[in-house]
Amino acid sequence: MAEAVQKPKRAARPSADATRTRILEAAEKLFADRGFHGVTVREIAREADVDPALANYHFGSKEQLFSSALLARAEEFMAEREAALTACIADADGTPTLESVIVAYTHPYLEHAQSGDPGWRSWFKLLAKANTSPEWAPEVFRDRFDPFVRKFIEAMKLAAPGAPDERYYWCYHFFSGALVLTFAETGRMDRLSDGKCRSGDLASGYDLLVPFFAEGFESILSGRRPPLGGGA
Amino acid sequence: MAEAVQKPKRAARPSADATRTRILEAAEKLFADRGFHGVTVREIAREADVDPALANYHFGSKEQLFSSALLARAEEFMAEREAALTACIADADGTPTLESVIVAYTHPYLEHAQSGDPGWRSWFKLLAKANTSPEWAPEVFRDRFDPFVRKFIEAMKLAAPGAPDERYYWCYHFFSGALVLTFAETGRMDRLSDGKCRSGDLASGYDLLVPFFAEGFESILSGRRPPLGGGA
DNA sequence: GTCTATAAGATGATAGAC
DNA sequence: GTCTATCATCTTATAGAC
Repeated sequence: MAEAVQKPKRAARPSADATRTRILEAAEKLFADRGFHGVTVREIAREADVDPALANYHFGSKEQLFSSALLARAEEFMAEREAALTACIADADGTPTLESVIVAYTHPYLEHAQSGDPGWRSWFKLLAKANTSPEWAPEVFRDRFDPFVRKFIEAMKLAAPGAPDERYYWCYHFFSGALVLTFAETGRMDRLSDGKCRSGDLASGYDLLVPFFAEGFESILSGRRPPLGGGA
Repeated sequence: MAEAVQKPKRAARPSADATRTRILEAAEKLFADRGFHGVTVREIAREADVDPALANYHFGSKEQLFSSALLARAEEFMAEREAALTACIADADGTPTLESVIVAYTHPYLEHAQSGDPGWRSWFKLLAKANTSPEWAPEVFRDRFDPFVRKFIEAMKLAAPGAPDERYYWCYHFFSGALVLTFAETGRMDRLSDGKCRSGDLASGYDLLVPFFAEGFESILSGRRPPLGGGA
C-alpha cells in the first residue's frame, strides 16, 4: 500500500479499470451484432463475466453505455484521420488530388481492420448500425463525427473546386453509405457471389473502393458528367 | 348473407382484411423507425388501433410479422424492377449502357418515393435497417432480393463485359450501400450541410446518383482506373 | 374475427450490505 | 468497487369467452 502511494502504477490491482474495460468490450461486441435494443444489460454483464449491477455503476444508463461504446474508439479514430487529412493537404501545398483525400479519409479503416485487434471490426459494425439508427447516440455523431466530415468536405473543395455546394454533400453521402457498409462485413456479398467474393477480404474491397469513388467524385464535381435532369 | 354467397365481393365487411392491413401498415412504420427489437407488438397494435391479440392471430410471431412487413412491398417492387431491367436489355438488343441498367435498377425507388403513398418511404427505411441487420428476415433477402440482384449483376456484365468477376460484386456492393442509405432519408445530410441539402429531396439525389455510379462502374469495369494495389 | 384475461418470464435500475 | 435482493414494469404469446 505504501508502494501504491509512492508509485501509483496502473493495474497494481486489476479490478476497477479492468472491469470497466471488460464491460465496454462486451458492450461493443454485442451492440455491434444486435443493435441497441437487441441486447440487454444483463447479457453484456454475462459476456464480460461481471455482475450486472456493475454496468450501471460504471456507465449509468443503458443509453450511456451505448454512447460510451461508440465513443470509445471514436476519439482515436477521428484524430488519426484528421492528422492524415491535414498531412495530405499540406503535402500537396493546399491542392491535393481527390484520390489522396479519399485515401486519407479511408485508410485508417483498413489499417485498424487488419491490426489484429478484433475490437475494431466490431466497432465498424457498430458504426454501421448507428449510421442507420442515429437516434441511439446523436451526441456522438454531432460532436465527434460531423465536425470531421465537414473537414473532409472542405478538403474535397480544395481538390475539386467550383462545383455547386450541394454536389459535395450528395457525393459524400453516396461515399459514406458504401464505406460504412463495406467495413460492416455483413456477409451479404459472400452469399450473392456464391463465395467468389468475401466481405472479410477488406484489402481487395479497399483497393477497388478508392478508385471507384475517386472517379465518381471527379466526374460529378468537374461537371464532366452532368446530373440527370441537367439541374443542380 | 345470401348476397355474400352469390358474390363474395371483397370489403363487403370492412373487418378482416382491413385489420390485417392496418396492422401491417403500423408494423411497417414502427419497424422502419426503430428496428425489430425497438418496437413491441403492443405498440404496433396501438398504432393500428386494434387489439394486441390480433397481431398474433393474423401474423403469428413477432418475427413473422416483421418478415410480412418487409415482404409486403417486396413482391411488387422486385417485379417492377425486373420488368424494367428486362425491357432495358431488350431495347438495346442485349447490349445496354451502364447508365440505362442503373436507371432500370433505381428508378422505381424514386417513383415510389414520390408516389404520394408515404408507406413506400417507410418501407425504404425498413429496408435500410434490415440491410445492416440481415438476421431479422434472412429468408426475404434470400428468396426475394438476392435473385434480382444477381440479374442486375448479369446486366452489368452485358453492359461492360470482360472484367474479373469480383469487380462486379464489389462495385454492386458500393452501389447498394449508397442507394439504400439515400432512400432511408436519415436526415444526416441536412445537419451536415446546415440545411443546404435535404435528405428528403430525393429527386436531386437521384439525378446525381445515377451519373456518379455510372462513372464509377465504368472506370473500374473497363479497367480505365486500376485497383490501388494493381491486383484483382 | 375479435377481445378479455392471464400465464410465465424478462427488463432497467437501484438501495443497501459487504 | 462489488454483489445480493428486489422493485415496478413490461414482454410475447395463448386459452377461451363472445
